[in-house]
Amino acid sequence: MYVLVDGSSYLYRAYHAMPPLLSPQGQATGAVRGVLNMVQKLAADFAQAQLIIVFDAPGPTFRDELYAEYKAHRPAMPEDLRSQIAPLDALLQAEGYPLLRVSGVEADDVIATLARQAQRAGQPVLIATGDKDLAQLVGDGIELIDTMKGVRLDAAGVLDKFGVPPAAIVDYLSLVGDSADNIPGIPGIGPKTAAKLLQEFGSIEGILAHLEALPARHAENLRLQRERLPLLRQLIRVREDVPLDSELAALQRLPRDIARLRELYRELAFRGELAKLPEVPTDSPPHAAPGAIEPIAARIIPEQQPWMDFLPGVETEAVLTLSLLVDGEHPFVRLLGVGLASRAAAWYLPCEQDLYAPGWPEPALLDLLRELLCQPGRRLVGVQSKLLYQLLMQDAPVAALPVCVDLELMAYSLETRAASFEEQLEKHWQVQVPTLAALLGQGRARRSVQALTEAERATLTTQRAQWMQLLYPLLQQDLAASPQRQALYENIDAPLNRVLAAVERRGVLVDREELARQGAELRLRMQDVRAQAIAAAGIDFNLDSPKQLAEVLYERLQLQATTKTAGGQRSTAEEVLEGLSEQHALPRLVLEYRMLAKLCSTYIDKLPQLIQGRSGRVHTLYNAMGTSTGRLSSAEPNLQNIPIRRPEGRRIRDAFIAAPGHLLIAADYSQIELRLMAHLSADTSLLSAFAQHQDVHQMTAAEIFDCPLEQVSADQRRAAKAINFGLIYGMSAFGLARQLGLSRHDADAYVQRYFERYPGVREFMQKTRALAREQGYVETLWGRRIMTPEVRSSRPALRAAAERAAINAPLQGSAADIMRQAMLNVEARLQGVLSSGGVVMQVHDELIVECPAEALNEVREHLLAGMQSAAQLRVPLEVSCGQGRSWNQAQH
DNA sequence: TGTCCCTGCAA
DNA sequence: TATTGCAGGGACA
Repeated sequence: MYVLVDGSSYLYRAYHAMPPLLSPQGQATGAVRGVLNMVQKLAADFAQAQLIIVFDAPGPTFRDELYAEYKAHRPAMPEDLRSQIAPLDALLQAEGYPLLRVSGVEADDVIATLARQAQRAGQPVLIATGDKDLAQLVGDGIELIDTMKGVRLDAAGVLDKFGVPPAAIVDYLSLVGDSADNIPGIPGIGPKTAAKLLQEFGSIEGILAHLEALPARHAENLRLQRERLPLLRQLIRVREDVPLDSELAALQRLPRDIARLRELYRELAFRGELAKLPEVPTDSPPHAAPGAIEPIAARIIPEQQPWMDFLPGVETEAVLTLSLLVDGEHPFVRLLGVGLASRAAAWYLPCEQDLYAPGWPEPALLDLLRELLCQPGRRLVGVQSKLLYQLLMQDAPVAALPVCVDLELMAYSLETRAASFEEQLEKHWQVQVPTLAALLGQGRARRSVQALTEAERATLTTQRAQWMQLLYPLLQQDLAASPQRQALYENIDAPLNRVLAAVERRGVLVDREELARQGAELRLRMQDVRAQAIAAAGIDFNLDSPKQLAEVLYERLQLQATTKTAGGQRSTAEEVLEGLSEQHALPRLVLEYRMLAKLCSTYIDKLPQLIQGRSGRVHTLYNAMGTSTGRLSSAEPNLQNIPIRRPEGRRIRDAFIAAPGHLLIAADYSQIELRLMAHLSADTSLLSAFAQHQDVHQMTAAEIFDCPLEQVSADQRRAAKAINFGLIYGMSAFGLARQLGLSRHDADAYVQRYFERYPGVREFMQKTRALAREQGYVETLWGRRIMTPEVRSSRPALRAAAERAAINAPLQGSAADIMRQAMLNVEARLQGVLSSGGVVMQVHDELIVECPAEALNEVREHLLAGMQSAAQLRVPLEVSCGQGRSWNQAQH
């Protein structure tokens, strides 16, 4: 993607918009600062794009030759603006941006030429300008953006703003004229009339052909001026064929010249910018493509203590990067070595350490890492910081550990998109860093980690650590340019990773015998149901195979298929079988069989295998970078999808228990996403429903069905609940109809009725859609950014899906932010209060805490307070909770 | 062995 | 033609 900046238009606007700032030497700097801010914002907002800045060249242009009066009335450039051009040029060049000026034409013409080149190359273009003339280029991948107003214009936006499509903009401006450029249009025809005429007749030619249909004064003026129209068009139409010295592809951003920037920022007295410059001007600035690092030979430190003696000079290094070499499948992970690097040196520390070992047989490594970490001013930088914490902490409290820098987490806080260390190097420098997987090979030739020589281990880990030395400053810069994301990383995401390390390490106690009992019972029942199903089918087949089942249902039994799957197969999904169960006994039996099989294979058989022998507990993995909204995800096992809806499934929660003498407390936010809908939309009715502590679904039903609250029937409440949930997902009336089994017509009526009663909600949804389209992202309450590139797709289905996700993201994501904050609050509050236990599970809007029975009341207070105080909304944030020996009991 | 498809569990 | 996830088994290369 290209971002083409109309530097001249911004220069003028900045000059007028900014206060008249002066440097200590008396140099005016307001316009410089204004343009710089705007350019940096664009560079940050479109980090992936190539940014090119174009200025007007001094001297006359072809327009002056065409029309002597062109810009004739414009006063000469004020001296205190003219004097800012040279420093601005120098600054932008030192920042590395490509700058263009072509004499004889204006910036607009250069931009148009570049835009068409990019378009032919299939690249999207964003033109940053304050002028309206370039609206004529919009369409097919070209859009305008006005950074000062924060507005983005695509073809529909142009039509919306001017009343004519981009193709008619030249005619439109020809009729209207441009007083800024001293181009008089047709007298008596302003924007309104011009748009109306062009809508009706398409073009100036069309209008001229129908002069008799126009009001007399318009027709008269057009007749008098018709000779001038070709000239007007020539002046207004931008040239798209300006000869340029450089190829578009050659206009790349160069590395920042730190030394020169330091000089310039000092001269201009831009102290904030000065402070943000990297401390030491490096020879290979981060944006330069390093191509390959010069590997520093790793010193392999013998496995003996004290290791610190082997790391000369390490105490003066502010940034130490570190790469772990681990072996084994979760949760049986062992640490085999640590690669360390500073800018100038690299070390490898061999070791052998189980993650869940009861003690720490190698105090030397632990002590070393702690010592390295704890030196004041020291930053320990790496990836997989959660694992590092776990190795370091053993059973020490969270607060005893300093926060490490995690390069992958930084990237996630910036974009809410997981970007592995490897992907980031590839993205920034097109380099492929050696990985453990690559070193081991795959398939039959795959070696075990144990088979690697010590030299291989050392090279692998230290090379990675050296690349981290390069990546870190780059991510720091990106975060510094994005203060809200920086705050998110530093205040929420980074410290939370430390908490997650503790929660994972703590694990949760699972009752093996309870699961065994349930398993035996369910398996008997499953055999019985299977036999009945085979009998009903009249043929033996694999009940687990959707393909075979479809054949039996639709061919052998001749039931009528209603739906097909995405892959074109005849569906045997639950919903379909439910429908078929009236025609035949088999579908009902298959449903029951499937329920039992699911419970056995996914939960009852799987959970015991994941109990760690040493702790006797299940240590799930919480991934804080696994979703596009900021939620956590959980794996091995996924503890966030333990059944609850049906009694057979719910019993599995009987197997999640507290240690002897302990209890579980489960606390969940009530309706948090709907509350956020109320907060973000500020809809009066929704706000008041929550303010009155009403049953919000019942209240919605009363509104939609226009009846008193107490007369709402169960069915009406169910329908209202479906609508409320549907709203959170950006649902259509069609989707609602399907969900509730209604006709499309009735569902339409419900939705319409809903929006009549909750107009603020409709407005919120429309605003969110528009915002996603304009910005390319939406934000949560606390500024987490979710990118939504596909809302601009030309494929309607893709676009609609992206719009639904864009509506859902601020709600789901803000709830996730609140939960993250809550976990930090709760962990901090329980620190010191608890002798054992703590948070053991998180299920999106629910926290489960294990605590000694005698501490129950105190812990419950802290848990509720920590959750409730995580955010201040326009509605109360309610938390409900229960407790018991098992998760099932604790669930109220 | 790896990958895709279909299915189904949760908030 | 409802959002976000994880995971099992079958089918096939």
